[in-house]
Amino acid sequence: MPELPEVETIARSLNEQLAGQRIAGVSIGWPRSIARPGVEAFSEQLVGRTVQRVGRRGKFIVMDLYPSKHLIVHLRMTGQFLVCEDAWALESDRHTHVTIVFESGCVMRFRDVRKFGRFALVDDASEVLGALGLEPLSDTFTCEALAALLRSRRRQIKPALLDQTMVAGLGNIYVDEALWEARIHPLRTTHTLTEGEVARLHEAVRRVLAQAISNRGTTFRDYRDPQNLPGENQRALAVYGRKGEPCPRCASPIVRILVGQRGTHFCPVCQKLDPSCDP
DNA sequence: ATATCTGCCTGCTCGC
DNA sequence: TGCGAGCAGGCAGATA
Repeated sequence: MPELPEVETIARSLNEQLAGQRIAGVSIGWPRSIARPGVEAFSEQLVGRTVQRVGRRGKFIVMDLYPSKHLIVHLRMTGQFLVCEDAWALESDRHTHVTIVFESGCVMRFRDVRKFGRFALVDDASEVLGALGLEPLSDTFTCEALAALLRSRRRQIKPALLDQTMVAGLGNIYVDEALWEARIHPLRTTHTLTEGEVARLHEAVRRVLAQAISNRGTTFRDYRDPQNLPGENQRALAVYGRKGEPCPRCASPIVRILVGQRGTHFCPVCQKLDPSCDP
C-alpha cells in the first residue's frame, strides 16, 4: 500500500526517468482508471505535452506538464508504475490499465490489480490537491501546528492521523509505527494529548517517514518502485504486521485490534490508554 | 463534528 | 483438490 515514503520513492524515480520527455501516445485499458476528464479528452490532451517535473503531495504523484496542465495520480492500494527505456522490453499484462509512450521510445505502464488507482489531468493542481492537510516533512508541519490541529478536534488519534485533510501522506502502516514510537495508544482522543505527547508524536511522524524514504519504502505485499524493485523498510517496522511478536522496546507481545474498521497494531504495555500512565 | 457503513476491486488465506 | 466465505484497505459518498 503506497503511503508517503513509497510515493516519494516513486516520484523521485519517475522524475529522473521522465523529466524532459515528450508524450507520443496514450492507451487506456480500464477507463475507470481515468477520473477526469473523459478517456478521449485525457488521451488527446496528453499527447504532445512534455513532462517537466514529477513530484509528490501527500500520497499523490504530481506530474507538471509543459506547456500547461498537471497529471495527478493516486495509487490507492495496489497501483504501480513501471518505466522502461525500451518499450519492447516491458510487456503489458492483464493488470496494466494505462500506458504512456514517449517520443524517445521510453514507456510508462500503470498496473493496478485492485483497480482503485485514479488519474486526473487538470489545469490547476489545487483542483485535486486543494483539500489536503499539512505536508509532514515540510516546514509547515511544526509541533505547534500539529498541536493546534489536535486540540481543535475530538476524535480518536488514529483516524485523525489517517485523515488526509489534517496531515497528508500517512496511511495505516506509518500511523501505527509513529504511534508506537511516540508511545501513544491508537484510541486516545486528540484533544487530551499532553504537550509532551504531541511533541513525541510530531518527532515520531517525521522520523518514521524519513527512515522509510531512506529505505526506499516498505514492501509488505505488492509495493514495487518503477524499476520493479521492492523497498527495504519492512525490516524496520516495529509493530505493523507483527501481531504476537515481541515489542522491540519492552518485549511484550504486539496486539492487533480494529480501530475504525482498520487493522491496528500496538504494544499494550508501551502504549497505555490512560494518559496518567504516561511517564 | 464525528462515527459508521457501503461500494469500489482482486488475490489470498482459511475452513470444510 | 476444490470451493465459497471472509479479509485486506484508501477514499468518496451517504447516513446516523
